[in-house]
Amino acid sequence: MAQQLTIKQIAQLAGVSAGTVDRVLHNRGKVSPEAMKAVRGVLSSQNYKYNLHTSAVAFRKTKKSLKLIISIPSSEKGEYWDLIRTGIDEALSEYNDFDIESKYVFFDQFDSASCREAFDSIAEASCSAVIMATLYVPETQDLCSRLDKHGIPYAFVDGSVEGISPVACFKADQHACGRLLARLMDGFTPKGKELALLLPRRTGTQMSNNSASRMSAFKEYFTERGKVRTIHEAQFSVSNVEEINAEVSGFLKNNPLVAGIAVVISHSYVISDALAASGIIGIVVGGFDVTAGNARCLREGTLDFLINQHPERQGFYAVESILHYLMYGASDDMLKENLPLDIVLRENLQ
Amino acid sequence: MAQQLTIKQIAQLAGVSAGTVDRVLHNRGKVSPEAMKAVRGVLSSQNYKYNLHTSAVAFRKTKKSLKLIISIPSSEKGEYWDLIRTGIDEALSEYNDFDIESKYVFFDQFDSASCREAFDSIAEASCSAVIMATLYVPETQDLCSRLDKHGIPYAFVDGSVEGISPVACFKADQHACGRLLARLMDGFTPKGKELALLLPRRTGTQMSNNSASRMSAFKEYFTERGKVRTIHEAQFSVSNVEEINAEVSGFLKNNPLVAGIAVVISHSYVISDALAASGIIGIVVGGFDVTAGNARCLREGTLDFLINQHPERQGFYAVESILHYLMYGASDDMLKENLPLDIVLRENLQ
DNA sequence: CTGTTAGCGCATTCAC
DNA sequence: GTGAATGCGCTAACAG
Repeated sequence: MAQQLTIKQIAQLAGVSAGTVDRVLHNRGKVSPEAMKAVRGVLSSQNYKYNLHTSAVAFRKTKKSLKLIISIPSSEKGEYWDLIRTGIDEALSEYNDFDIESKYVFFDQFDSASCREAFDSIAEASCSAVIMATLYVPETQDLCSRLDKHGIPYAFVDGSVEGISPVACFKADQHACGRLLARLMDGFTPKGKELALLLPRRTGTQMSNNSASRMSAFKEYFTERGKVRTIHEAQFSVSNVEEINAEVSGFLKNNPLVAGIAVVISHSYVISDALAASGIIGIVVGGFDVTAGNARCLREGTLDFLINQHPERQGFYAVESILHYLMYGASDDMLKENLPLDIVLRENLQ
Repeated sequence: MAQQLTIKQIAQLAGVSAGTVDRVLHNRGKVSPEAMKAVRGVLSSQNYKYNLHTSAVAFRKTKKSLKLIISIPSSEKGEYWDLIRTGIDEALSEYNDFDIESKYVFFDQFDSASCREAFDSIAEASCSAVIMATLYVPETQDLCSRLDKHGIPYAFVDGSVEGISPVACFKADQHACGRLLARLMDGFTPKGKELALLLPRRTGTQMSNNSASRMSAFKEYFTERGKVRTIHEAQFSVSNVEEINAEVSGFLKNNPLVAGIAVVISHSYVISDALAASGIIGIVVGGFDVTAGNARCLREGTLDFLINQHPERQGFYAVESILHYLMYGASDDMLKENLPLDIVLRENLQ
């Protein structure tokens, strides 16, 4: 372990003062070409790594409190967006020595008008940075361009939008999600049986980007293998229990060869509960994310597997990256990342 | 986000000086009962959280370089113990602002004498802390009691030993490992087929703790379900390729109903390669950890699934915890932990 | 036993 | 354009 150099030592080696080195490091201007060259030279030859801890301490002196606005869908406790929120709050608490003022602006994930309203209010507010969900593409595009005008940086969680470059973006690879779902369904159900691919029925709005990607990847998996499976696509209500029960049991009555149900969103527990309510057993059910409801069904044995997109980490990293950006400017590495996917069964839950 | 209090502010509220607050916080003695009570009172009412960043900065002043000795099995690049090592090195580099001097003492994982020799040399060396593997129980017990005598703290990776309380211990729950292996094998192979449970043939030494736990948990899973599967236990060589190929193909010839092979150590790629060499396909193979060889077989499709024990994290957390202990003394939370298990298929590799 | 003080590495004035 | 000086919150050594 090579001993770390300090700014002061770099300065000495370059024949300048610490202040100048700092100016070079953070390119905050006004450095003569010669000084610049000298410092750069030492820097590259000595692989300097500055000390984040100290830096954070020194920053406190300036007492500039950061204002962070977070706009994501509201959510019941333990549901998907609440997990993202949990991760955000954890990061906020871990970095509480930079005093950060945070404000949530929630919207209804099934209502684009509510999203637009939320985003409009943000565009007017004054803040240091924004973290947002990208469920609605035009709304996101609009907000981002307005933030760009004000020079306010923003980060995405759970998704991205073609053509926009946020400072940070943490999400799961939706194509990989769909293929993994297909692989697990294929492995856990007997050959020759059929599969169902379920998505929620939405009111008014178009299908979410994420669901669409997962579905096409799911089907692609089997197409590549010569369509060895019959896939039934169906929609279901996420809210009305009576309706769900009827839909699910009706569907299985009409399609008796179905041995597995893949749910493309995080509400798979709804299906598990419907099956249990109708006394149907032996159907493999799989879905996404370790929400409270899904974890319960996994434990109860009515749900077979989950694909974890790590919503908490998405939230955590988004905050971390935005902070990093605000303090130290752009850094090339790992500000945009597809998080790894985990498979969760009853046996490795927690 | 409540604004953070500083030690100085706490001191003011308690009517004492910052130095006294520091003494209370780290109970480094010599504080009058009254002062103690006053500070404790303020502390609990104001939920003070001291600033780790600043603390780290201040520590540098003392220039006491920490000496860390790490004793684990040597390992080829990309193998299990090398992954643990990777995690250790990452932590060492992340915490390089505390200047830490580290030294590895490797031993042969298949030779207890080599372990004893390594541990003996450590017991004589002077250092601040030790991180070690617990493969050999008597050797570990011996070393720990000698370290205890010198007051040198130590941490375990990959396992634990009954009756010893290290400062930190990061490992996977071996019982859960075995059950998960069983669950996956059961799910991925057709009902009615048989399974094989393979362990490495060791020379001289007893079976490792971890392997034994996994095997019994594996069998327990099926026993609970009324022995719905026939399980064949078998040993295999890990080094001699000719021998392995003969063993594996011979075994399958004698047991034609076997549809899945579960390997209880991280060398499952050896089995996959043997199957491929013999042109045998259609057998489900599962094992442990994303080593270089296993990852290759997963990609090639000759290995079906892996259970990831997160060796890198084990190493990382061990270093982190030991450092935390050395700087701030014992802390109750999360110094001993069973890491979560992940399931890795070709579709979610990396 | 306790308060005071110096200094960790860095960011940021403020003179020159 | 640049260097010197100040202080962030905290630790540790020292004087009382």
